[in-house]
Amino acid sequence: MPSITKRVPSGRTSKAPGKPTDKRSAKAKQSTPKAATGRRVALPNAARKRPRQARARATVDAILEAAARVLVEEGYEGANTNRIAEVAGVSIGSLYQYFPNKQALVSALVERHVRHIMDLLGSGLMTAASLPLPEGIRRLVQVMLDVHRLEPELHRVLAEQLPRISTPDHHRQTNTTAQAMIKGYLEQRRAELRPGLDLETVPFILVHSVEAVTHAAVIEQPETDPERLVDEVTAMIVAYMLPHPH
Amino acid sequence: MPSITKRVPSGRTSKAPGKPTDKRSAKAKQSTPKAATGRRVALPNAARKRPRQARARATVDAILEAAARVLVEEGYEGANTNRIAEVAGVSIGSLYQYFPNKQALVSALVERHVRHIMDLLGSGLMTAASLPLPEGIRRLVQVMLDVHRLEPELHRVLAEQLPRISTPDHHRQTNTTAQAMIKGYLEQRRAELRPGLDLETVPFILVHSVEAVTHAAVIEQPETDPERLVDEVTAMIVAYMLPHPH
DNA sequence: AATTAATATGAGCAAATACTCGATTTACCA
DNA sequence: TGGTAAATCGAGTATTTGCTCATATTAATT
Repeated sequence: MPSITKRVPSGRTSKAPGKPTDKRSAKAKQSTPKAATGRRVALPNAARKRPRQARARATVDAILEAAARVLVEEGYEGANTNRIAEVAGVSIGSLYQYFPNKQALVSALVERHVRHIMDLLGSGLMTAASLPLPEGIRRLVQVMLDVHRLEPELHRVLAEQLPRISTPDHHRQTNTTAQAMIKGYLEQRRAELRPGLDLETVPFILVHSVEAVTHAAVIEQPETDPERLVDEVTAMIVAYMLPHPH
Repeated sequence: MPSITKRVPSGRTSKAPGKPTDKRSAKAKQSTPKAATGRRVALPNAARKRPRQARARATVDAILEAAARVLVEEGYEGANTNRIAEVAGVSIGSLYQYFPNKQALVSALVERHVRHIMDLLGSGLMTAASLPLPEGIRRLVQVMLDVHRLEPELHRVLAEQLPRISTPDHHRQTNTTAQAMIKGYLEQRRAELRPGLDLETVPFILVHSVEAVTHAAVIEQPETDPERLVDEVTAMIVAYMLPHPH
């Protein structure tokens, strides 16, 4: 059978105008058992076609925007592509013009979100670099809290689905990058740290601890006093990393 | 008996504990447009019928066992009731004899798992109670790690889905219970703690930090040295909570 | 043995949903 | 102005999947 399922010639969106590689005999409803339509999956991620005109770019934006809204309002399972297209005010066909499948759409959303977070974290580290260590750490904790408070609902849904969507590799790498950034920061301040602190393990602990606490604070207990929480978490980290005044 | 079913508009489950309000004349394939079958949802959780004979109990066990396996192997979305029944070696009809719907099945699994965790945590606290504080804390961290290493894959899948399955209330309550246990433990040891420590915020931070770190350690970095991790996390908590030797 | 209750079966249905494709509209440019 | 490429449209389709129900089988009870 002509496996049209994963065409998208190597993702290359070259114009190749009159080159419809797939001929696909008209209809042939029964002949191709699992070919024609239904549930399948093309290349994940890679956009099928890149928008070249302004209005196309607007369409893509509208789709992403709508996807975020629907995802937040209906959850991942309740979010179907037809609905997303409807909310975006475009036809389902347009959606599939730019995203080869549902996963790719969500992936794009995740990438955008992660990029945003990493940017914040990066600039937070810049600020922290010029501060005394305790203040610097406080700044970083604050940044993490801000990250979560930015779009808490979207963050929650994406965070839940992230392990499933992105490849484990990609997920791990994002995490590793964050840890590497923290590690770099700590190495610069090594002189101020408690001697013997394990700079391999510490970033791992910090990233996950702070992420979890801020996440939970935003999701579960929005009424918690943010200042107090930041103070406490900072205190914990400082007590752990700085030399004990002994 | 009249089927205790209730159609649900979209994927979202209404928690309304509806009564068997619908009469539903038998069959009438066409007359009841959206009545007969398809996607619907009955009362969540509550088992439809309780097994009275030994073989029925065996069936229920087999179903739960199979559900866990399939959930781990295929993920939540890939796990469908027909497959679970097949793996369990029972018919789909039998499955629905004891679980009114898919959610109820997963809920049962979650409940079992949570009970298991709380038991471990409880007995861990018992042990910790008779130890000096630093050792006690180390013990608790170790217990959390053990919890995750028990059935890491199942834990991951359930943890991902938990916010969606159980009601937010139930989820929060489980968490609150854990925090209350920790709080009780700390209050007993108040004399040994740093004065001025906020016993409202600390359990929140501890539970989420330790949970996240141990979770990540098991899921993302199975090769990490567990001893070292437990040591570090313990050190962090101790440095935070005990009085600084100043 | 006969009757009843509990348990098990599985073919089949209705709804949901990801995705296609031929046709139409809009922008671009020589 | 006309030609062509880009963008849009949306009805239709193949699958999947949660779940029912009439019927069959096994165990408890009389």
